[in-house]
Amino acid sequence: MPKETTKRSKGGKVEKRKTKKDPNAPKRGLSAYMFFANEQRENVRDENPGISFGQVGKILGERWKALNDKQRAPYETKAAADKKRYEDEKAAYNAGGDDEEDEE
DNA sequence: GGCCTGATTGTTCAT
DNA sequence: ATGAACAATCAGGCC
Repeated sequence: MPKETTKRSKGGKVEKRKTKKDPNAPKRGLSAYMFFANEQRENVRDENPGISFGQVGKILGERWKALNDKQRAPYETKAAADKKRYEDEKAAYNAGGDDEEDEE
C-alpha cells in the first residue's frame, strides 16, 4: 500500500469553503473527477432521466470509483495535463505581479 | 525534512 | 451567481 497518512483533512467531514479569495489566485488545475464528470454527466443523466442533482451527483461519484485504475487513467491524464496548466498560472503568479497589474 | 491545510475544479439542480 | 454532495488534487506555507 502506498501511503494514506491516516485520513487527513478535517477529521473526515467535508467542510464548505467559499469562492475565490486571492487577488490573482493562480487557481490549481482541474481534477480527474472534473474530466470524468464532463463525459459521464451525459451518460449518467441519459440513463437517469429526470433525476435531481442529488442523484446525479452521487451516482456520478460512485460510478467514478466504479471504474478501474486504467479507466480513470485517461481522466487522471487530463487532470495531470490540467495541473500543468495551473503550473502556468502559478508561474505567472510568481513572475507576473511587477508590471502586470490586475488583469481584469 | 516532513506535515498539514486550505483553496480550487466541474457537474447537476434549484432558488 | 451561488451553493451543496461527489471526488481528486496537490502546491504552497510552516517550524
